Amino acid sequence: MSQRILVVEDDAPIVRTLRINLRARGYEVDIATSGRAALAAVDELVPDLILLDLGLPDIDGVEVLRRVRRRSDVPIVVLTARSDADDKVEALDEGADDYVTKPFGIDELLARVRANLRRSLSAPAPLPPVHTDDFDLDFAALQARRDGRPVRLTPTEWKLLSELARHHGTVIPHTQLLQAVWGPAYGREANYLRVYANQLRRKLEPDPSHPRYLITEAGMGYCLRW
Amino acid sequence: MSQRILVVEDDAPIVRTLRINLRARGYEVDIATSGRAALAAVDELVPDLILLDLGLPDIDGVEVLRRVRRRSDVPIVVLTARSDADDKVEALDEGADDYVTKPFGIDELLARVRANLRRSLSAPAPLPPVHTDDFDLDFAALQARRDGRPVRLTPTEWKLLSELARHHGTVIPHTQLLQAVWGPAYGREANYLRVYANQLRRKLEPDPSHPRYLITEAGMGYCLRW
DNA sequence: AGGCTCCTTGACGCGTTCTTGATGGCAGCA
DNA sequence: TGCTGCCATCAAGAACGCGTCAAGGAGCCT
Repeated sequence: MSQRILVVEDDAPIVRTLRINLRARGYEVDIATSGRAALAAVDELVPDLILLDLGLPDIDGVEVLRRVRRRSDVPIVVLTARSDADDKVEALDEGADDYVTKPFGIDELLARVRANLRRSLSAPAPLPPVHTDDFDLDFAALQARRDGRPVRLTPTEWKLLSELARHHGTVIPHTQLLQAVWGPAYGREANYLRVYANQLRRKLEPDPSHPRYLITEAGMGYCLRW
Repeated sequence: MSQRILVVEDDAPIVRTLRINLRARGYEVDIATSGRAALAAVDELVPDLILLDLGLPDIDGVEVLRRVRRRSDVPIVVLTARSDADDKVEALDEGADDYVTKPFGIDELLARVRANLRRSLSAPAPLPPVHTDDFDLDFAALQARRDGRPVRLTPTEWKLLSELARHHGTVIPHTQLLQAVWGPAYGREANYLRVYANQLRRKLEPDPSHPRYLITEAGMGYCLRW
Protein backbone atom coordinates (compact mmCIF):
# COMPACT_ATOMS: atom_id res chain seq x y z
CA MET A 1 0.00 0.00 0.00
CA SER A 2 2.97 2.26 -0.53
CA GLN A 3 2.85 5.46 -2.52
CA ARG A 4 3.56 5.54 -6.19
CA ILE A 5 5.79 8.16 -7.76
CA LEU A 6 6.10 8.70 -11.49
CA VAL A 7 9.47 10.05 -12.57
CA VAL A 8 9.40 11.74 -15.97
CA GLU A 9 13.02 12.22 -16.97
CA ASP A 10 15.21 11.18 -19.89
CA ASP A 11 18.63 11.65 -18.33
CA ALA A 12 19.71 8.15 -17.26
CA PRO A 13 22.04 9.07 -14.36
CA ILE A 14 19.40 11.27 -12.79
CA VAL A 15 16.79 8.57 -13.22
CA ARG A 16 19.14 6.18 -11.48
CA THR A 17 19.72 8.50 -8.54
CA LEU A 18 16.06 9.19 -8.12
CA ARG A 19 15.02 5.59 -8.37
CA ILE A 20 17.53 4.45 -5.77
CA ASN A 21 16.72 7.18 -3.29
CA LEU A 22 12.97 7.02 -3.70
CA ARG A 23 12.92 3.24 -3.43
CA ALA A 24 15.07 3.48 -0.31
CA ARG A 25 12.32 5.64 1.23
CA GLY A 26 9.71 3.03 0.48
CA TYR A 27 8.07 4.60 -2.57
CA GLU A 28 7.13 2.66 -5.65
CA VAL A 29 8.86 4.27 -8.59
CA ASP A 30 7.78 4.31 -12.24
CA ILE A 31 9.85 5.84 -14.99
CA ALA A 32 8.75 7.60 -18.17
CA THR A 33 11.41 8.93 -20.50
CA SER A 34 9.18 10.90 -22.84
CA GLY A 35 6.18 13.14 -22.65
CA ARG A 36 4.05 10.66 -24.52
CA ALA A 37 4.97 7.85 -22.16
CA ALA A 38 4.31 10.15 -19.20
CA LEU A 39 0.77 10.90 -20.28
CA ALA A 40 0.05 7.23 -20.80
CA ALA A 41 1.56 6.38 -17.43
CA VAL A 42 -0.60 8.94 -15.63
CA ASP A 43 -3.72 7.20 -16.92
CA GLU A 44 -2.54 3.67 -16.34
CA LEU A 45 -0.58 3.86 -13.13
CA VAL A 46 -2.45 6.65 -11.33
CA PRO A 47 0.63 7.89 -9.46
CA ASP A 48 0.39 9.72 -6.15
CA LEU A 49 2.99 12.25 -7.23
CA ILE A 50 4.86 13.17 -10.40
CA LEU A 51 8.46 14.34 -10.67
CA LEU A 52 8.56 16.07 -14.03
CA ASP A 53 11.65 17.15 -15.91
CA LEU A 54 10.82 19.97 -18.30
CA GLY A 55 13.51 19.07 -20.86
CA LEU A 56 11.90 16.14 -22.62
CA PRO A 57 12.79 14.80 -26.06
CA ASP A 58 9.35 14.83 -27.66
CA ILE A 59 6.81 17.18 -26.09
CA ASP A 60 7.54 20.46 -24.33
CA GLY A 61 7.54 19.92 -20.59
CA VAL A 62 5.07 22.67 -19.84
CA GLU A 63 2.74 21.13 -22.37
CA VAL A 64 2.95 17.81 -20.56
CA LEU A 65 2.18 19.62 -17.35
CA ARG A 66 -0.86 21.23 -18.89
CA ARG A 67 -2.21 17.97 -20.23
CA VAL A 68 -1.69 16.09 -17.01
CA ARG A 69 -3.42 18.86 -15.12
CA ARG A 70 -6.36 18.58 -17.43
CA ARG A 71 -7.06 15.08 -16.31
CA SER A 72 -5.78 14.89 -12.76
CA ASP A 73 -5.01 16.88 -9.62
CA VAL A 74 -2.00 14.74 -8.73
CA PRO A 75 0.83 16.76 -7.12
CA ILE A 76 3.50 17.67 -9.68
CA VAL A 77 7.04 18.65 -8.73
CA VAL A 78 8.88 20.19 -11.65
CA LEU A 79 12.54 19.38 -12.02
CA THR A 80 14.67 21.33 -14.42
CA ALA A 81 18.11 22.43 -15.43
CA ARG A 82 16.93 25.86 -16.45
CA SER A 83 17.15 28.41 -13.68
CA ASP A 84 15.27 30.95 -15.69
CA ALA A 85 12.67 32.65 -13.51
CA ASP A 86 10.15 32.86 -16.34
CA ASP A 87 10.09 29.09 -16.60
CA LYS A 88 9.34 28.83 -12.92
CA VAL A 89 6.51 31.29 -13.13
CA GLU A 90 5.03 29.61 -16.16
CA ALA A 91 5.24 26.13 -14.67
CA LEU A 92 3.72 27.16 -11.36
CA ASP A 93 0.91 29.00 -13.07
CA GLU A 94 0.15 26.03 -15.25
CA GLY A 95 -0.54 23.99 -12.18
CA ALA A 96 2.80 22.70 -10.91
CA ASP A 97 2.88 22.37 -7.15
CA ASP A 98 6.60 22.83 -6.70
CA TYR A 99 9.77 23.57 -8.63
CA VAL A 100 13.30 22.35 -8.04
CA THR A 101 16.34 23.47 -10.00
CA LYS A 102 19.14 21.12 -10.99
CA PRO A 103 21.58 20.46 -9.55
CA PHE A 104 19.52 19.68 -6.49
CA GLY A 105 20.31 18.13 -3.15
CA ILE A 106 18.61 14.80 -2.87
CA ASP A 107 17.56 15.55 0.69
CA GLU A 108 15.82 18.72 -0.36
CA LEU A 109 14.08 16.93 -3.17
CA LEU A 110 12.89 14.18 -0.86
CA ALA A 111 11.63 16.78 1.60
CA ARG A 112 9.65 18.48 -1.14
CA VAL A 113 8.24 15.15 -2.20
CA ARG A 114 7.13 14.49 1.37
CA ALA A 115 5.64 17.97 1.72
CA ASN A 116 3.64 17.60 -1.47
CA LEU A 117 2.49 14.08 -0.70
CA ARG A 118 1.38 15.17 2.73
CA ARG A 119 -0.83 17.80 1.20
CA SER A 120 -2.52 15.49 -1.23
CA LEU A 121 -3.26 13.00 1.53
CA SER A 122 -5.23 15.57 3.45
CA ALA A 123 -7.13 16.30 0.26
CA PRO A 124 -10.93 16.18 0.31
CA ALA A 125 -12.47 12.74 0.60
CA PRO A 126 -13.90 11.26 -2.57
CA LEU A 127 -17.55 11.90 -3.24
CA PRO A 128 -19.87 9.02 -2.53
CA PRO A 129 -22.02 7.69 -5.40
CA VAL A 130 -25.38 9.27 -6.02
CA HIS A 131 -28.61 7.45 -6.83
CA THR A 132 -31.81 9.19 -7.81
CA ASP A 133 -35.02 8.08 -9.46
CA ASP A 134 -33.69 9.20 -12.80
CA PHE A 135 -29.92 8.88 -12.81
CA ASP A 136 -26.91 7.46 -10.99
CA LEU A 137 -23.50 9.04 -10.62
CA ASP A 138 -20.22 7.42 -9.62
CA PHE A 139 -17.61 10.09 -9.11
CA ALA A 140 -14.85 7.65 -8.30
CA ALA A 141 -15.25 5.75 -11.56
CA LEU A 142 -16.50 8.78 -13.51
CA GLN A 143 -19.54 6.88 -14.69
CA ALA A 144 -23.04 8.17 -15.11
CA ARG A 145 -26.26 6.33 -15.89
CA ARG A 146 -29.66 7.57 -16.80
CA ASP A 147 -32.52 5.10 -16.63
CA GLY A 148 -29.88 2.42 -16.36
CA ARG A 149 -28.08 3.40 -19.56
CA PRO A 150 -24.59 4.86 -19.58
CA VAL A 151 -24.31 8.59 -20.26
CA ARG A 152 -21.11 10.23 -21.38
CA LEU A 153 -20.10 13.36 -19.51
CA THR A 154 -17.16 15.52 -20.55
CA PRO A 155 -14.36 16.43 -18.10
CA THR A 156 -15.75 19.89 -17.53
CA GLU A 157 -19.20 18.49 -16.93
CA TRP A 158 -17.80 16.14 -14.30
CA LYS A 159 -15.95 18.93 -12.58
CA LEU A 160 -19.03 21.09 -12.43
CA LEU A 161 -21.17 18.20 -11.27
CA SER A 162 -18.63 17.32 -8.58
CA GLU A 163 -18.65 20.80 -7.16
CA LEU A 164 -22.43 20.82 -7.19
CA ALA A 165 -22.64 17.38 -5.59
CA ARG A 166 -20.07 18.22 -2.95
CA HIS A 167 -22.43 20.90 -1.65
CA HIS A 168 -25.70 19.36 -2.77
CA GLY A 169 -28.79 20.89 -1.29
CA THR A 170 -27.19 24.30 -0.98
CA VAL A 171 -27.04 27.16 -3.43
CA ILE A 172 -23.51 27.55 -4.77
CA PRO A 173 -22.57 31.02 -6.02
CA HIS A 174 -21.44 31.52 -9.59
CA THR A 175 -18.00 32.61 -8.52
CA GLN A 176 -17.40 29.52 -6.45
CA LEU A 177 -18.45 27.22 -9.26
CA LEU A 178 -16.33 29.05 -11.80
CA GLN A 179 -13.26 28.98 -9.61
CA ALA A 180 -13.70 25.34 -8.73
CA VAL A 181 -14.12 24.28 -12.35
CA TRP A 182 -12.10 26.73 -14.42
CA GLY A 183 -9.57 27.95 -11.85
CA PRO A 184 -9.01 30.82 -9.47
CA ALA A 185 -8.58 33.38 -12.24
CA TYR A 186 -12.25 32.98 -13.20
CA GLY A 187 -15.36 34.32 -11.55
CA ARG A 188 -17.22 36.55 -13.95
CA GLU A 189 -17.92 34.16 -16.80
CA ALA A 190 -21.45 33.26 -15.80
CA ASN A 191 -22.28 32.31 -19.36
CA TYR A 192 -19.99 29.28 -19.11
CA LEU A 193 -22.20 28.04 -16.32
CA ARG A 194 -25.31 28.53 -18.41
CA VAL A 195 -23.95 26.43 -21.21
CA TYR A 196 -22.83 23.61 -18.96
CA ALA A 197 -25.88 23.65 -16.74
CA ASN A 198 -27.87 23.33 -19.92
CA GLN A 199 -25.83 20.35 -21.09
CA LEU A 200 -26.03 18.59 -17.76
CA ARG A 201 -29.77 19.01 -17.76
CA ARG A 202 -30.10 17.58 -21.24
CA LYS A 203 -28.05 14.58 -20.22
CA LEU A 204 -29.53 13.94 -16.78
CA GLU A 205 -32.90 15.58 -16.29
CA PRO A 206 -36.03 13.71 -17.38
CA ASP A 207 -37.51 17.01 -18.59
CA PRO A 208 -34.60 19.38 -19.27
CA SER A 209 -36.77 22.46 -19.74
CA HIS A 210 -38.32 21.95 -16.30
CA PRO A 211 -35.35 20.96 -14.18
CA ARG A 212 -36.01 18.90 -11.11
CA TYR A 213 -32.48 18.35 -9.86
CA LEU A 214 -30.27 21.16 -11.11
CA ILE A 215 -32.05 24.27 -9.89
CA THR A 216 -31.25 27.84 -10.94
CA GLU A 217 -31.27 30.49 -8.26
CA ALA A 218 -31.42 33.66 -10.32
CA GLY A 219 -28.63 36.09 -9.66
CA MET A 220 -26.99 33.82 -7.13
CA GLY A 221 -25.99 30.42 -8.39
CA TYR A 222 -27.10 26.85 -8.88
CA CYS A 223 -28.27 24.14 -6.54
CA LEU A 224 -28.23 20.38 -7.06
CA ARG A 225 -30.95 18.48 -5.21
CA TRP A 226 -31.89 14.85 -4.97
CA MET B 1 -13.28 40.03 -0.45
CA SER B 2 -9.61 39.84 -1.37
CA GLN B 3 -7.15 37.38 0.07
CA ARG B 4 -5.11 38.16 3.13
CA ILE B 5 -1.39 37.46 3.32
CA LEU B 6 0.62 37.64 6.50
CA VAL B 7 4.27 38.57 5.97
CA VAL B 8 6.52 37.55 8.86
CA GLU B 9 9.81 39.31 8.29
CA ASP B 10 11.97 41.75 10.22
CA ASP B 11 14.10 43.15 7.41
CA ALA B 12 12.47 46.46 6.53
CA PRO B 13 13.54 46.71 2.85
CA ILE B 14 12.22 43.24 2.13
CA VAL B 15 8.98 44.01 3.92
CA ARG B 16 8.65 47.08 1.76
CA THR B 17 9.19 45.18 -1.47
CA LEU B 18 6.77 42.47 -0.51
CA ARG B 19 4.09 44.86 0.63
CA ILE B 20 4.21 46.91 -2.55
CA ASN B 21 4.17 43.94 -4.87
CA LEU B 22 1.53 41.97 -3.03
CA ARG B 23 -0.74 45.00 -2.70
CA ALA B 24 -0.33 45.67 -6.40
CA ARG B 25 -1.69 42.17 -7.03
CA GLY B 26 -4.75 42.91 -4.97
CA TYR B 27 -3.84 41.05 -1.79
CA GLU B 28 -4.37 42.46 1.64
CA VAL B 29 -1.03 42.49 3.42
CA ASP B 30 -0.34 42.28 7.14
CA ILE B 31 3.13 42.50 8.62
CA ALA B 32 4.60 40.81 11.69
CA THR B 33 8.22 41.52 12.58
CA SER B 34 8.66 38.91 15.30
CA GLY B 35 7.67 35.34 15.96
CA ARG B 36 5.51 36.37 18.86
CA ALA B 37 3.64 38.92 16.77
CA ALA B 38 3.24 36.33 14.02
CA LEU B 39 1.52 33.83 16.26
CA ALA B 40 -0.83 36.50 17.55
CA ALA B 41 -1.56 37.66 14.01
CA VAL B 42 -2.44 34.16 12.87
CA ASP B 43 -5.15 33.95 15.48
CA GLU B 44 -6.50 37.43 15.02
CA LEU B 45 -6.28 38.01 11.29
CA VAL B 46 -6.82 34.47 9.98
CA PRO B 47 -4.60 34.99 6.92
CA ASP B 48 -5.09 32.97 3.74
CA LEU B 49 -1.33 32.49 3.34
CA ILE B 50 1.80 33.17 5.37
CA LEU B 51 5.18 34.27 4.05
CA LEU B 52 7.57 33.30 6.82
CA ASP B 53 11.18 34.39 7.17
CA LEU B 54 13.13 31.90 9.27
CA GLY B 55 15.58 34.46 10.69
CA LEU B 56 13.48 36.14 13.33
CA PRO B 57 14.74 38.13 16.33
CA ASP B 58 12.90 36.32 19.10
CA ILE B 59 11.74 32.79 18.33
CA ASP B 60 13.42 30.35 15.98
CA GLY B 61 11.63 30.35 12.65
CA VAL B 62 11.07 26.62 12.54
CA GLU B 63 9.51 26.81 15.98
CA VAL B 64 7.09 29.46 14.70
CA LEU B 65 6.27 27.18 11.83
CA ARG B 66 5.58 24.30 14.17
CA ARG B 67 3.31 26.34 16.38
CA VAL B 68 1.35 27.82 13.52
CA ARG B 69 0.87 24.35 12.10
CA ARG B 70 -0.50 23.18 15.37
CA ARG B 71 -3.43 25.54 15.11
CA SER B 72 -4.02 26.04 11.41
CA ASP B 73 -3.62 24.49 7.97
CA VAL B 74 -2.97 27.82 6.30
CA PRO B 75 -0.42 27.57 3.46
CA ILE B 76 3.03 28.64 4.59
CA VAL B 77 5.78 29.72 2.20
CA VAL B 78 9.14 29.87 3.93
CA LEU B 79 11.53 32.63 2.95
CA THR B 80 15.12 32.52 4.05
CA ALA B 81 18.61 33.78 3.44
CA ARG B 82 20.23 30.51 4.40
CA SER B 83 20.80 28.25 1.49
CA ASP B 84 21.59 25.40 3.78
CA ALA B 85 19.82 22.31 2.55
CA ASP B 86 19.16 21.02 6.06
CA ASP B 87 17.03 24.05 6.81
CA LYS B 88 14.93 23.36 3.78
CA VAL B 89 14.40 19.77 4.71
CA GLU B 90 13.51 20.62 8.27
CA ALA B 91 11.10 23.38 7.31
CA LEU B 92 9.32 21.30 4.70
CA ASP B 93 9.01 18.38 7.09
CA GLU B 94 7.60 20.59 9.80
CA GLY B 95 4.74 21.53 7.56
CA ALA B 96 5.91 24.32 5.29
CA ASP B 97 4.26 24.17 1.89
CA ASP B 98 7.02 25.83 -0.06
CA TYR B 99 10.50 27.25 0.33
CA VAL B 100 12.15 30.20 -1.41
CA THR B 101 15.75 31.24 -0.95
CA LYS B 102 16.85 34.87 -0.84
CA PRO B 103 17.66 36.62 -3.00
CA PHE B 104 14.52 35.72 -4.86
CA GLY B 105 12.88 37.06 -7.99
CA ILE B 106 9.65 38.75 -7.14
CA ASP B 107 7.88 37.10 -10.05
CA GLU B 108 8.84 33.67 -8.84
CA LEU B 109 7.70 34.49 -5.36
CA LEU B 110 4.36 35.77 -6.63
CA ALA B 111 3.94 32.65 -8.71
CA ARG B 112 4.57 30.47 -5.69
CA VAL B 113 2.10 32.53 -3.70
CA ARG B 114 -0.50 31.97 -6.41
CA ALA B 115 0.25 28.27 -6.59
CA ASN B 116 -0.17 27.85 -2.86
CA LEU B 117 -3.25 30.02 -2.60
CA ARG B 118 -4.82 28.06 -5.43
CA ARG B 119 -4.98 25.04 -3.17
CA SER B 120 -6.77 26.69 -0.31
CA LEU B 121 -9.68 28.70 -1.56
CA SER B 122 -11.03 29.47 1.85
CA ALA B 123 -14.33 31.24 2.01
CA PRO B 124 -15.10 33.95 4.56
CA ALA B 125 -16.79 32.70 7.72
CA PRO B 126 -20.48 32.32 6.94
CA LEU B 127 -23.26 33.54 9.15
CA PRO B 128 -24.69 30.86 11.39
CA PRO B 129 -28.17 29.57 10.52
CA VAL B 130 -31.19 31.19 12.12
CA HIS B 131 -34.24 29.38 13.49
CA THR B 132 -37.37 31.13 14.69
CA ASP B 133 -40.90 30.01 15.39
CA ASP B 134 -41.95 31.13 11.94
CA PHE B 135 -39.00 30.82 9.58
CA ASP B 136 -35.51 29.40 9.13
CA LEU B 137 -32.59 30.97 7.34
CA ASP B 138 -29.43 29.31 6.12
CA PHE B 139 -27.03 31.92 4.81
CA ALA B 140 -24.39 29.41 3.79
CA ALA B 141 -26.79 27.45 1.62
CA LEU B 142 -28.84 30.51 0.67
CA GLN B 143 -32.03 28.75 1.63
CA ALA B 144 -35.01 30.10 3.51
CA ARG B 145 -38.05 28.29 4.87
CA ARG B 146 -41.28 29.57 6.28
CA ASP B 147 -43.42 27.07 8.18
CA GLY B 148 -41.17 24.39 6.77
CA ARG B 149 -41.73 25.37 3.15
CA PRO B 150 -38.97 26.80 0.95
CA VAL B 151 -39.19 30.50 0.25
CA ARG B 152 -37.35 32.12 -2.63
CA LEU B 153 -35.44 35.27 -1.85
CA THR B 154 -33.79 37.45 -4.48
CA PRO B 155 -30.09 38.38 -4.29
CA THR B 156 -30.83 41.86 -2.96
CA GLU B 157 -33.14 40.43 -0.35
CA TRP B 158 -30.41 38.06 0.82
CA LYS B 159 -27.88 40.85 1.02
CA LEU B 160 -30.17 43.01 3.10
CA LEU B 161 -31.13 40.10 5.31
CA SER B 162 -27.47 39.20 5.84
CA GLU B 163 -26.58 42.67 6.99
CA LEU B 164 -29.56 42.70 9.33
CA ALA B 165 -28.74 39.26 10.70
CA ARG B 166 -25.08 40.08 11.17
CA HIS B 167 -26.09 42.73 13.67
CA HIS B 168 -29.34 41.21 14.83
CA GLY B 169 -30.88 42.71 17.93
CA THR B 170 -29.46 46.15 17.24
CA VAL B 171 -30.85 49.02 15.22
CA ILE B 172 -28.94 49.45 11.99
CA PRO B 173 -28.97 52.93 10.42
CA HIS B 174 -30.32 53.44 6.92
CA THR B 175 -26.95 54.53 5.61
CA GLN B 176 -25.19 51.43 6.86
CA LEU B 177 -27.76 49.11 5.30
CA LEU B 178 -27.69 50.95 2.01
CA GLN B 179 -23.92 50.88 1.82
CA ALA B 180 -23.73 47.24 2.75
CA VAL B 181 -26.29 46.17 0.16
CA TRP B 182 -25.98 48.64 -2.69
CA GLY B 183 -22.39 49.78 -2.25
CA PRO B 184 -20.43 52.62 -0.70
CA ALA B 185 -21.81 55.21 -3.11
CA TYR B 186 -25.29 54.87 -1.61
CA GLY B 187 -26.70 56.19 1.62
CA ARG B 188 -29.65 58.46 0.92
CA GLU B 189 -32.01 56.09 -0.87
CA ALA B 190 -34.18 55.17 2.10
CA ASN B 191 -36.85 54.37 -0.46
CA TYR B 192 -35.04 51.19 -1.47
CA LEU B 193 -35.07 49.98 2.09
CA ARG B 194 -38.81 50.45 2.40
CA VAL B 195 -39.47 48.41 -0.70
CA TYR B 196 -37.22 45.54 0.34
CA ALA B 197 -38.21 45.56 3.98
CA ASN B 198 -41.75 45.24 2.74
CA GLN B 199 -40.90 42.29 0.54
CA LEU B 200 -38.98 40.51 3.27
CA ARG B 201 -41.93 40.92 5.59
CA ARG B 202 -44.33 39.51 3.05
CA LYS B 203 -42.10 36.51 2.57
CA LEU B 204 -41.14 35.84 6.18
CA GLU B 205 -43.47 37.49 8.66
CA PRO B 206 -46.61 35.62 9.74
CA ASP B 207 -48.51 38.94 9.69
CA PRO B 208 -46.65 41.29 7.36
CA SER B 209 -48.61 44.37 8.34
CA HIS B 210 -47.72 43.88 12.01
CA PRO B 211 -44.09 42.88 11.84
CA ARG B 212 -42.72 40.82 14.67
CA TYR B 213 -39.16 40.26 13.46
CA LEU B 214 -38.18 43.07 11.13
CA ILE B 215 -38.84 46.18 13.19
CA THR B 216 -38.89 49.75 11.89
CA GLU B 217 -37.22 52.33 14.08
CA ALA B 218 -38.63 55.54 12.68
CA GLY B 219 -36.00 58.00 11.63
CA MET B 220 -33.19 55.63 12.56
CA GLY B 221 -33.16 52.36 10.74
CA TYR B 222 -34.29 48.76 10.96
CA CYS B 223 -33.75 46.02 13.47
CA LEU B 224 -34.05 42.27 13.05
CA ARG B 225 -35.04 40.36 16.17
CA TRP B 226 -35.64 36.73 16.95
C1' DA C 1 -4.95 15.38 -43.34
C1' DG C 2 -9.47 14.33 -41.81
C1' DG C 3 -13.03 13.60 -38.50
C1' DC C 4 -14.16 13.80 -33.89
C1' DT C 5 -15.06 15.64 -29.31
C1' DC C 6 -14.95 19.32 -26.39
C1' DC C 7 -14.49 24.15 -25.08
C1' DT C 8 -15.32 28.98 -25.91
C1' DT C 9 -17.94 32.76 -27.47
C1' DG C 10 -21.68 35.60 -29.32
C1' DA C 11 -26.60 36.48 -30.24
C1' DC C 12 -31.49 36.44 -29.29
C1' DG C 13 -35.94 36.13 -26.80
C1' DC C 14 -37.94 35.75 -22.45
C1' DG C 15 -38.87 36.04 -17.65
C1' DT C 16 -37.40 37.90 -13.31
C1' DT C 17 -35.59 41.46 -10.56
C1' DC C 18 -34.52 46.18 -9.68
C1' DT C 19 -35.48 50.92 -9.74
C1' DT C 20 -38.41 54.68 -9.54
C1' DG C 21 -42.39 57.46 -8.86
C1' DA C 22 -47.07 57.92 -7.11
C1' DT C 23 -50.45 57.34 -3.49
C1' DG C 24 -52.12 56.99 1.07
C1' DG C 25 -51.57 56.22 6.31
C1' DC C 26 -49.94 57.61 10.67
C1' DA C 27 -47.89 60.43 14.32
C1' DG C 28 -46.31 64.79 16.06
C1' DC C 29 -46.93 69.62 16.29
C1' DA C 30 -48.55 74.32 16.04
C1' DT D 1 -57.41 71.42 11.61
C1' DG D 2 -53.82 71.73 8.56
C1' DC D 3 -48.99 70.90 7.97
C1' DT D 4 -44.88 68.14 7.96
C1' DG D 5 -41.96 64.24 8.22
C1' DC D 6 -41.60 59.35 7.80
C1' DC D 7 -43.27 55.09 6.39
C1' DA D 8 -45.98 51.17 3.76
C1' DT D 9 -47.76 49.72 -0.42
C1' DC D 10 -48.41 49.36 -5.25
C1' DA D 11 -47.39 49.41 -10.05
C1' DA D 12 -44.77 50.00 -14.41
C1' DG D 13 -40.74 50.57 -17.25
C1' DA D 14 -35.87 49.56 -17.34
C1' DA D 15 -32.19 46.61 -16.61
C1' DC D 16 -30.46 42.35 -15.89
C1' DG D 17 -29.91 37.32 -15.77
C1' DC D 18 -31.06 33.03 -17.86
C1' DG D 19 -31.92 29.28 -21.42
C1' DT D 20 -31.01 28.13 -25.84
C1' DC D 21 -28.76 27.68 -30.17
C1' DA D 22 -25.03 27.65 -33.23
C1' DA D 23 -20.63 28.83 -35.11
C1' DG D 24 -15.70 28.79 -34.59
C1' DG D 25 -11.49 26.80 -32.87
C1' DA D 26 -8.32 23.86 -30.34
C1' DG D 27 -6.78 19.41 -29.23
C1' DC D 28 -6.77 14.41 -30.01
C1' DC D 29 -7.04 9.90 -32.59
C1' DT D 30 -6.51 7.25 -36.74
